Amino acid sequence: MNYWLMKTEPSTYSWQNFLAEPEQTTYWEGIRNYQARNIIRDQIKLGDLVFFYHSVVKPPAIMGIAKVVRESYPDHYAWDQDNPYYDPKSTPENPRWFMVDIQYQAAFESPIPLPELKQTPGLENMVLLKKGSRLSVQPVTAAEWKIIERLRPLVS
DNA sequence: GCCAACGTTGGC
DNA sequence: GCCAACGTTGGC
Repeated sequence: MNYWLMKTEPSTYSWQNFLAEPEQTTYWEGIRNYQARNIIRDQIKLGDLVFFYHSVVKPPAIMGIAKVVRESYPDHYAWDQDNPYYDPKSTPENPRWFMVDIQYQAAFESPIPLPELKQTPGLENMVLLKKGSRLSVQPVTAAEWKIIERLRPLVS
């Protein structure tokens, strides 16, 4: 099993939105970056775990944990002219963008803010903390995952 | 609001 | 294939 971190701007789609979904499950549409696309398409597998991260807000923070419940399939929003994620270069015959489905797994008792992650020993090489890193779907090592998970009690 | 870092586009 | 210009991300 592998571990990931996915960023979202809560003004667009928040942890609270996620919890309110039917069966607390959502598709992760709108990835329009090739590096992130390759991870979504090729690497994320059923049962993998994901940190759900709020970006742009103050402070940015990891909110909780989700589980991958469906592996990659074409992001059909790319085919919808009226959708902000529309991309004419993606077609049903030759899809360019992909998404996965994730389901709520557990919440941290309180969000883990970015400054705390920066101060936590063992996370120095985390992709999230690398200068200039803006990958919105990124790998987390098993060691990093374990360290972060121990920072807070989980509630489910 | 600023701006550094990064990604993409398009002319050549 | 190069690279300047432009657009976006995202922390501060």
